[in-house]
Amino acid sequence: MPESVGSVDEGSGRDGAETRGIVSERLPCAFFDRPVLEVAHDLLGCAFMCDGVGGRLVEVEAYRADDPASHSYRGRTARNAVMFGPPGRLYVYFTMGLHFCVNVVCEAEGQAAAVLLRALEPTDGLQRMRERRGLEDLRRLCSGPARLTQALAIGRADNGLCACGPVCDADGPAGTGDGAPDRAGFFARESVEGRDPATWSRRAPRIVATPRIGVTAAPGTPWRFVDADSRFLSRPLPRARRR
DNA sequence: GACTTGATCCCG
DNA sequence: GGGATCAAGTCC
Repeated sequence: MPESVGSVDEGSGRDGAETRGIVSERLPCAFFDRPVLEVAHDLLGCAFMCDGVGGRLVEVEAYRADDPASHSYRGRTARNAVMFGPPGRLYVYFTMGLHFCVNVVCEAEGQAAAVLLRALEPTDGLQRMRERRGLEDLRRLCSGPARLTQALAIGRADNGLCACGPVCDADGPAGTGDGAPDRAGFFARESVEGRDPATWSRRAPRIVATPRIGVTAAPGTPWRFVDADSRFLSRPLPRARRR
């Protein structure tokens, strides 16, 4: 048991202070308005939070419009329209008949690039995640793109929402304007006020690039980025890549 | 290897 | 318009 997580506040009672601290740390839209490979790289180690539940990103993949594996490769459709919108919005898609996956749109509007969030190290709202996943095992809570969305309760309604800070009024199609703006997921630097240091890996990630998982169109393109030392990856690194 | 549903493709 | 295909996954 190298990492203690037993003392974590399970998400109740401290939402006020925690939310204020995190909001001030939200990554701005400009963070995502850069080449998608850079953004993917830089997102590792950042927090991704949704309604007080989330953790530290340890695995992401980059997708570009000139990339046969990207949903945007064959042009704009109703499904992928959000990818063609401004950077910093969440692109949520439904796949395999039962799962949702979440991306954040990158680069200038119209470029249709995005970063898929594949795994995070759970740090906040552990009890809610366990209930949603029907699972105790911390390690399998968010270690996979569809596991992550289930744990954070991300679905169709989140598609198109702005994840930028400071809190953005320009919500996407699902934004009603009268809902709770913090319901949308958002990103933050790792130094978040009020975070329990016992559950947060403050070290800088050791980033390794590998081929993306499950893509058939562009096998071999090394646009999956992981924190090589994380125990929370969707798949362990090949032996040769570990050190 | 099965599961399960919706978007997209291809034919007509 | 309609049927076939297959998908950036997860679980047993």
